[in-house]
Amino acid sequence: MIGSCIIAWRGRVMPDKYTPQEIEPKWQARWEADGLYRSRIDYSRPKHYALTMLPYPSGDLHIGHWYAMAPSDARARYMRMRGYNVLFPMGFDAFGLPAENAAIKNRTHPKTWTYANIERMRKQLRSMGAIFDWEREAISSDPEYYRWTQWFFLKFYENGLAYRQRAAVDFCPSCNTTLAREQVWGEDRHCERCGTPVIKKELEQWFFRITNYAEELLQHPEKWPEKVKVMQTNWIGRSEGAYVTFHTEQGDPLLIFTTRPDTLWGATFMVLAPEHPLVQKVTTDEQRAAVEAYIAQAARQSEIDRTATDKEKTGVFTGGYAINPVNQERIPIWIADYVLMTYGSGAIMAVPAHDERDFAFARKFGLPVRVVIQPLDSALDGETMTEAFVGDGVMVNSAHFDGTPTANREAINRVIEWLEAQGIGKRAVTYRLRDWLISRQRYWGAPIPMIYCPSCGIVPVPEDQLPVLLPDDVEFMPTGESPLKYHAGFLNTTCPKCGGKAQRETDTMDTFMCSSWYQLRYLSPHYDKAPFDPEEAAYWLPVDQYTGGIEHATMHLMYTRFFTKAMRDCGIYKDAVARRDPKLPPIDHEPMLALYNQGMILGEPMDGSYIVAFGTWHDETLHVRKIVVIDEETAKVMQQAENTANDLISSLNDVARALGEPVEDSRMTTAVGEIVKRNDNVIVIERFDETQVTLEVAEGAAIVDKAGNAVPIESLRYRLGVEKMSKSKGNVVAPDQLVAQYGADTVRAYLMFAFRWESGGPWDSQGIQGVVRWLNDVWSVVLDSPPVQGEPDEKAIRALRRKVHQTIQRVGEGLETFSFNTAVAALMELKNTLMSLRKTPVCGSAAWHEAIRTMLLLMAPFTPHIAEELWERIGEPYSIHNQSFPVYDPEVAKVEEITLVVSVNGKLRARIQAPAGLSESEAVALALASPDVQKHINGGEIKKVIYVAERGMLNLVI
RNA sequence: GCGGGAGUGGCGGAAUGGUAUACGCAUCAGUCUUAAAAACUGAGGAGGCAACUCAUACGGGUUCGACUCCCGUCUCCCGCACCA
Repeated sequence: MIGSCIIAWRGRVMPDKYTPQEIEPKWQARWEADGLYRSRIDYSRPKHYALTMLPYPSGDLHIGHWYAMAPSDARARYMRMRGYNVLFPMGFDAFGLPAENAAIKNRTHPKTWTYANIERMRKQLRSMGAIFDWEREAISSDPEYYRWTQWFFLKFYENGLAYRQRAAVDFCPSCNTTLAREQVWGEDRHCERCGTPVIKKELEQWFFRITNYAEELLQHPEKWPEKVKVMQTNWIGRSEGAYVTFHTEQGDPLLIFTTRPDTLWGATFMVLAPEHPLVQKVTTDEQRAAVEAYIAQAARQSEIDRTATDKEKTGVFTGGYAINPVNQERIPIWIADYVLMTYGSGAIMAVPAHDERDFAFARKFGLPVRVVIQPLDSALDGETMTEAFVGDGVMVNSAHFDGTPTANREAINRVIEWLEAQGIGKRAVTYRLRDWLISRQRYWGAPIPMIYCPSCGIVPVPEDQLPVLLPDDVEFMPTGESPLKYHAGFLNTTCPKCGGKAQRETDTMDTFMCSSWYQLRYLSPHYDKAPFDPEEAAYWLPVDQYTGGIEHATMHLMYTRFFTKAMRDCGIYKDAVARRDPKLPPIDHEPMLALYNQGMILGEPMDGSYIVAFGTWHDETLHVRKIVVIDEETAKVMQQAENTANDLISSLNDVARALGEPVEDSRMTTAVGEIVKRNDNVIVIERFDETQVTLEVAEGAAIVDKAGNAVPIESLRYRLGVEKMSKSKGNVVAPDQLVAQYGADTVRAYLMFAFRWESGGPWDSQGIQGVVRWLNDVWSVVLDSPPVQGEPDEKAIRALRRKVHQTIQRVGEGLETFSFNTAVAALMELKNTLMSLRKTPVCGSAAWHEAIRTMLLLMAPFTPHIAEELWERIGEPYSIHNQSFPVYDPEVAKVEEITLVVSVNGKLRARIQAPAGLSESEAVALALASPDVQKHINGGEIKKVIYVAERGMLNLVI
């Protein structure tokens, strides 16, 4: 046993070394056995529900998981020590595509794959030493979980929040499924999961009416990051304006939406989306061919890469005309793909003088531009203007509205009132937000609990028949097509209404549905009367602090807010609300009161391999027969040798030339440098002068290391910058390995210390040494600081206590504000102070012991194992994690001696040690006594004195 | 184009309008060692022998005093992108 390995050292007994590999599993087992972190309802204590976004069980715990969870755990632990009853649960978002893709690839069932991964990750998560309450673990692919996911679908259906509709939807050809609008990202409209550009498909799919909540979703909880609020607000895209009814010449009403009703008199043409239902009717025979061609091309274009084309406007005249209801003017109707069928009414009035898009269109097709808003400082002319005028001015050419100012929406409001009075238009608000498409054509998800009956139509599965179980005996097709479609046992059923033969819906639900309510399932993961136990919900909800990545801003974080509001309207919170003190914040408005987004850990930049290549030149490429992998130093030396050799050859050639001898063609046959790029057998190296050389490695070329052993070409590393971690780049950091090497406490602390949590950044494998040293020092300063003989002086004692209390304050503030890095820095400083006092009489005093005790308490949230171990070793009762967080005493923390900082005319001139609490005149007297200050005052008259007593800052103005 | 965020040593990063560069990494020097590593001690923004001067992306401003507040410019990152 290493613990007994105590050696004599300078006549004293030296304690054993810090071995996290031993103490960490020991304490984890003890905490587990004691149920130390079980969280139970306790109305005598305030509750704190801390939550971190649940992981997908992809296989192994990633350093990113640690980065997200360890600091959250530290904060949850801090809240616990502050006296809160803390719930910090963990679970798995276990449905989803990777499991199914793995099934296809490895011929393992998604269920087998998923649950094996969960088993492994659970173990890895436990090694973190977090306060997760595993009794509350929830796994979204368990039937006892997805039964309720399906139940929510039924409730939403009953309440008119779920509907089935045929629509042109986004489809990922690689994932072989439809996607919600939120899950299509970027300019090239790619799939959020796999990056493949999506295509449009006309399909019948299930949607949730998230748009019903557009307005409410704009009201964000206060303690959410501004960034997320802004992203969601943009995503929802509210615009105010009016619907106005135009008519076609044939008399059909033609509804448009505009945010600028004050420009109605400037409409010189109309534009319909190519898919608009009136297009066929207004198109004249002469124009029909052109219109058909354009529609066909637009449809094709939306399937190809729409954004690859520049923003040049395209469109076609239909031949038809519309009547503007405000002035009875007859204006042409065009179609163009810049008008989207999915926004507003799929038709616009075009006011080229005051809208950039309409302006571009009008100029391209020679349509008239009529100014109806004149700016106050200049006069616009529709013929000559070069861009649309969108600023404020006064209305002109607009009948009795002429002269109305547009500022402060006055013109808009007055025109809308008039439109409403005339019955031609109506004030309206539109949103960019679309309903949430939740159908997925894949197997590994919760089946949508719906039945299609030839005689009764769409029939919901009765509640008592839930869950609709996923069949286990399925064949996976290499195409990714859902096997549910071909599984007779699943597919064929009887209609719950008429008892006749019917078929099940074979689509499953978007996995974002599972994660929209998991914070509720954690409360009672095995409760079977409802999705959650109302007793638990009444106490624990809502989540007090949520943490996770920003990438979910417009997906998960919108969906779960929608879910909460929809659940409220379906009455699902009723029982819980009834049990709750109405004076407490509501539990059914917002799921998470506060949110914090941590950043991401990126890959560590790496040098490429240094090599020397031998070969012959063919044009600009060196054809290589042999490569030797060398180190950087050797490479430098070799490059110099190579340069010297080249110089020598060149000099010899000069001599040859001078003598009139024939010059040998000097072909370089070696190249030395760092690999910066590698693509199969083509390698680019960079020499030390930063010139690059392209090498082509011949078939069968020898690649050897310095010792002459053959190495595969794949082992040649290329230079890597700061990039996202990925297996293919070889820059992934494995937390398991780090924990084995350094211990969980060190990994936890390093992740908290090395980055600003909100920013993240590239991994630095060297930096962890700082934390290793810190914990070793702590170990030694706690266990190996024998009392020094002698009376400690009062001043030194006060100084130590002051440092301790300043540290309490800094660590507490750091944890409050997610500034984990500064909190750890403060703890390191306290350690440094203690180390420097080790050989002074302070060591061993009561203040010393108090300092040690306090330091361990402050460390407990960050490094729970070493804190517990040392706590025990200094004879304190188990467990440190049941202690209160130290309270900082401002009186003790107050400085008694200051450095009086004296500036003359704002420039720092002297630092003078002085007692705290100097009066202004004392401070000035002290300053004037200083030769440094005297020199700068130089006999001048002091015009003004600024003295900041609490900072010890004096500024003399002369 | 619109919106949001950020620019501080070689690097990660600290700084309620009041001592810029805490804490740590790396570096350099010294101690120990046959040697190296580890560990320990110390140095360190730049320029200058020094007194000092100049430094928080750049240019202005407010102030006794600005990394911090205001105005303008540049660069980088992120989100949205024909949304009428």
